[in-house]
Amino acid sequence: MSRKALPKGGRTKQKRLSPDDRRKEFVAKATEFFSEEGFGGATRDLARRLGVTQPLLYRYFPSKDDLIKEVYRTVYLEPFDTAWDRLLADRSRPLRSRLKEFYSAYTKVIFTRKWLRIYFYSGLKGLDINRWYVGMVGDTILTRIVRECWHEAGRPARGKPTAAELEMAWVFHSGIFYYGVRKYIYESPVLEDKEQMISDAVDAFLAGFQQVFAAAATQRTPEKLPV
Amino acid sequence: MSRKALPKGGRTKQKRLSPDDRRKEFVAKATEFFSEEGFGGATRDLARRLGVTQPLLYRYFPSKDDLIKEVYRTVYLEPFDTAWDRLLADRSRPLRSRLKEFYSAYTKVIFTRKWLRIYFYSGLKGLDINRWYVGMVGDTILTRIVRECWHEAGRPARGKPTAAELEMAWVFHSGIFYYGVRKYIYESPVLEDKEQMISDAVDAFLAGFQQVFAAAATQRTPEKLPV
DNA sequence: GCCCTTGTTTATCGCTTGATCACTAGTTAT
DNA sequence: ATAACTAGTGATCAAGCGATAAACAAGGGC
Repeated sequence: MSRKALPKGGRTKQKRLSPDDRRKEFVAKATEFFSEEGFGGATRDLARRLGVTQPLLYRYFPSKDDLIKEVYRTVYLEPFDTAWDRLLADRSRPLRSRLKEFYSAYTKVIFTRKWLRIYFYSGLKGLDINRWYVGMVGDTILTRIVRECWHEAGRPARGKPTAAELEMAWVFHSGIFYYGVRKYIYESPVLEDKEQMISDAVDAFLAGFQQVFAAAATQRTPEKLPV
Repeated sequence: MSRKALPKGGRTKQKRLSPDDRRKEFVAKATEFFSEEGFGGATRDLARRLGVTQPLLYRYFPSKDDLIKEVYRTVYLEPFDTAWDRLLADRSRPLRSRLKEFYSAYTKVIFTRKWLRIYFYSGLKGLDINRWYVGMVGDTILTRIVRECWHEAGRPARGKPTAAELEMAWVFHSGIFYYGVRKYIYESPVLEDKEQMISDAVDAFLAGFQQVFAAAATQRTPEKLPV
């Protein structure tokens, strides 16, 4: 695919973008479109939104499904930031502070109507990419968080978190995640101050995690805590 | 292909139900159907699943949308149990125990593939019924939980929970809720023992809530806790 | 100027959809 | 039996869908 060099002159007219950029433009608009209409949205409507005719889409994408696949790619892969794991693992700072900063950044990326809706549409479609995403969150972010909790509690780093520990991190993570769902999908009133929500959730999680796992020390029998 | 009438003798077949029952049967199967296919599912496919022809649906429901509305009704209204609020408010038992029992019962109802999928399909469609449901959870269940937390902490019952308190209950509630989403929508591996997940989540919530609100006593400035 | 390549539209095909109507089969009442 | 009523079907319509092919428009290099 030879990308043609852009014309030298200051072309302010947006006509005739490079094929690659035009394609990207299509995918970007398609993401917006499908996030509103669902993947059942008609290609004709999408084309109208793009200001072109419907058959043109088929010059850039072999089929509607291929277009949708590219939409997934840009939604799921693009925003993912590898710096996040470094942030969470940076033991020169207190874990509480790391967690707050991480969730502040993470939610800045995924708390958009577009992202969340695409996420659920693909989830309901039963796509592998969704399971992949969930697995990835568990294996990287949450595993890291549990590990840092161990370290904070002065316990030696074992291999992998137990299922119960990971589940607790999931409950915490999901609680924050669902704030975005309530706000951007249900458009239901939420605490306006997102940062405070995160701050409170992190504080509660750290206290709760310690209560449930650290306090009960090395071994823990279910229902051991005071009823 | 006309189906020949079966011989009358030994008719165990359930043909000719009462019109009302037949209608209910249709709605029940339609709920299953739409929960899998989404509301874009074709009426012909639904009819095939019912073992009847497609035009027959229109004898029972004026339009597809009307059928869908009835599906909502049975999904959202039927399972709701008013005894839940009494359970949460029963101060003869420790709050910890009440919460665990409530979430055990609540999740027993909504943690099904059918319920959760219909819930999200309607949520993405932007239906009022979904906002109503979210509002109802906040106004009854979560408000009640916060109030009981006050009482448990020995604080006088004020009027309505603050937005921050309610938000914290939401994060807790959503964390549990999302366990079901991960399990039944994403079909991703979760902690097998649901009761332990609930137990841990409740323990963590109670510890966390106290930490964030009770410990900080009457007034609380954001970011006051040790960073 | 010309041609060749690429971007875009017009027209259309084949199929599926929700919905309607005229008709048949099955049950009940007389 | 037979009339009357209702449950259910077959055929079909108009609209909308994804996709294709052929015609048309617009550069860019020579």
